[in-house]
Amino acid sequence: MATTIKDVARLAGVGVGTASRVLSGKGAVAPDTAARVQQAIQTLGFKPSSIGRALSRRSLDIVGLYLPSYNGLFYGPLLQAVDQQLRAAHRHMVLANGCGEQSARQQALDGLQFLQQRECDGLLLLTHDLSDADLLALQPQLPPLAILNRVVPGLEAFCFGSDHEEGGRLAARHLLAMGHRRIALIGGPAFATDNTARLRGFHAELAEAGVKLPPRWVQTGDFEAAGGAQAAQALLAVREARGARPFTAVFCANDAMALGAMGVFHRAGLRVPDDVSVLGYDDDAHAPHLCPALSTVRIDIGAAATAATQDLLHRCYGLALPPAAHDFPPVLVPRASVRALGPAE
Amino acid sequence: MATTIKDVARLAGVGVGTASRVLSGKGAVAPDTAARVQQAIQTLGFKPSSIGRALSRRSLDIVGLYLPSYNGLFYGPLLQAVDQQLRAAHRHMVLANGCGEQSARQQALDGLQFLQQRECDGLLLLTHDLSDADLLALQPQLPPLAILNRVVPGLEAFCFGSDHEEGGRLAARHLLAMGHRRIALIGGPAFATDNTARLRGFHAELAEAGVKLPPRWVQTGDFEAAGGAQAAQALLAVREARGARPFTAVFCANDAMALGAMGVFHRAGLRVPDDVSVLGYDDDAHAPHLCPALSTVRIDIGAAATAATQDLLHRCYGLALPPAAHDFPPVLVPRASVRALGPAE
DNA sequence: CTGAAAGCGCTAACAC
DNA sequence: GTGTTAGCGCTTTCAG
Repeated sequence: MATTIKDVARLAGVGVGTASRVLSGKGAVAPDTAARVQQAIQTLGFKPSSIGRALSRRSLDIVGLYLPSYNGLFYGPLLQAVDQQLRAAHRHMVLANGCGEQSARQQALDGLQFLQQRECDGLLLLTHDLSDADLLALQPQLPPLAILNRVVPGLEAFCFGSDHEEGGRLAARHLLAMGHRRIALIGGPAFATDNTARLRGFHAELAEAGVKLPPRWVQTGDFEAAGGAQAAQALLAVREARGARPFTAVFCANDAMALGAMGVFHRAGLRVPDDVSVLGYDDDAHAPHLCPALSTVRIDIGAAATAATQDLLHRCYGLALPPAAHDFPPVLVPRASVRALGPAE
Repeated sequence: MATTIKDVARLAGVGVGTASRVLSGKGAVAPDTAARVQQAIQTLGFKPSSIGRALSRRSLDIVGLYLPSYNGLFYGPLLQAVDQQLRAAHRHMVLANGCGEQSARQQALDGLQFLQQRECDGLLLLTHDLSDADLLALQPQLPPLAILNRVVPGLEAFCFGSDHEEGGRLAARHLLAMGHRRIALIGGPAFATDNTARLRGFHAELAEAGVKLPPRWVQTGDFEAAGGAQAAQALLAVREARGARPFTAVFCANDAMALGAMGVFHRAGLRVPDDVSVLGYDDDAHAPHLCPALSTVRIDIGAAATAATQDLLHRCYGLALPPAAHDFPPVLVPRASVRALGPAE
């Protein structure tokens, strides 16, 4: 049996209350009494049990983080930010992701429930497999919530992320500004609200400029390199099948898919950006290092995660943190993968 | 106040003991009594408190995972594997990584201590900032441990990963087989034992073939794309500064650095593999999609993590899992970034 | 098969 | 300032 606070109290010749007081540092204790207790703690090698503490304080000081997956470069900065904030506040992160055989929605529900069973004081949630209605229904029975990378109507106060519609517009504007009119698109999963917002903005901006994407130039990927490659393959097929003038640029709904697409273009003998321009989204850690360096729209998910975590810390524990921003505007990062078209092209 | 097992017992008209028995499913309970209790649970919406349970069973059913960082594509499959195994066993993962201002070693120590305070039943540990001696000293005072991606002498039974020395040999053999003799190297951090093992094997195999790397062709990176790019830049400088025949290949100690290196080669006008061959290590998710597709040495970190987790589950909870393998041999994956040299080259 | 009761390790309220 | 005590929600004896 591990040593308990009772052992400490006994050895120090004080009551458990006093021992507890010196442990937590609150409540006045006479200096030499405190010293005796510290001494006892030392010699016994006593470590307070977080379970015992949790039971009487009714909090484990942990917050849950739900992520749909761990694939790609997107989640690294997010985990980093959350971990850092939590550690600084002496809180811990327990993690769950979607797994199992059922539908994505069911997985997300299961993951949340799993986290909830763990007595998390708060929940950080990044998912697109739950509808706005799901979230609205769930929220009252969940601990304090922070939602990342999407805006749920009615839950705006708990949402942290970027305006992806604006991000999509930025992308379109850049392509337009570089002279592109015949544009292909590799979108992300249809259910992902950040993706749909992105595409909505992209299409809207294009439409305002009088540009429309023919359906055969629109493909859907899975936000991963392999999916991007597959979509690019499909694009290549229609590009070659037709006599019509081919697209000059493709917008990919994230950088991983752009990387995959650039790979297949390369292997098909198409040069980027000479033959096709490629525009990505996210500005992940690899983007500046690709061949060519990837033009993209930067999303600062780390900053959003930091803000979300701080806000959650504030709501869960009353920690006095500076009020957090909710919106982290996307910014266009032009690099080498989108080229300016000549007037004749 | 949330509803407790007492409420359930009262409503069902039974004792708390009985209610507890139907909750846990062990201990015989008359069918109709059980039904009454279930009924009460339903109507009350009762969720057992994991803290209460933890206190009396002295286990929170969580295992800790320490990671040095979340950067890159390496940790995704690992997190995925651990999460999946744990969830299947109804256990949870609490996560910590190195953070703070102090030395990497201190960060790792802090992270471990943080995890330990959380009453983890077991610890999964991936770090190169702690020496073998550190680990040997720590192990007795830590909960059951599984060490990933390195072999600590004396702790072999708890280590899961790949033989990186063999991986390094594989890399060298491939380059040699493709006719390369003038070879450059971008190594990982000197303190990373997996890196040093890799380089040891690489150098040994080369030496056996009578090939030596001139020091100016050896650079050190940080396992990230940016570091690889920087190292490649340095390589380029010496390559161009000398009249001597340049290296024909460079081995990068991981794929992220290979990606960074390929980027700078590309921008310097060097074609891969026509002008320089590049060989990576890890076989991360992006490797097959790079331009050109990256030849590399595959490390199945996911499999190692799965084995480590299962073994830990077994040791912590006596769960009867199939005995886990400890060694996951690296395999060479030739793709397009290393070309065969002609006899004259 | 079931109820009562004794903890598990800690905090907090309350006397002294 | 300090000791005592009463829980926190659950599991687990131990009688019955």
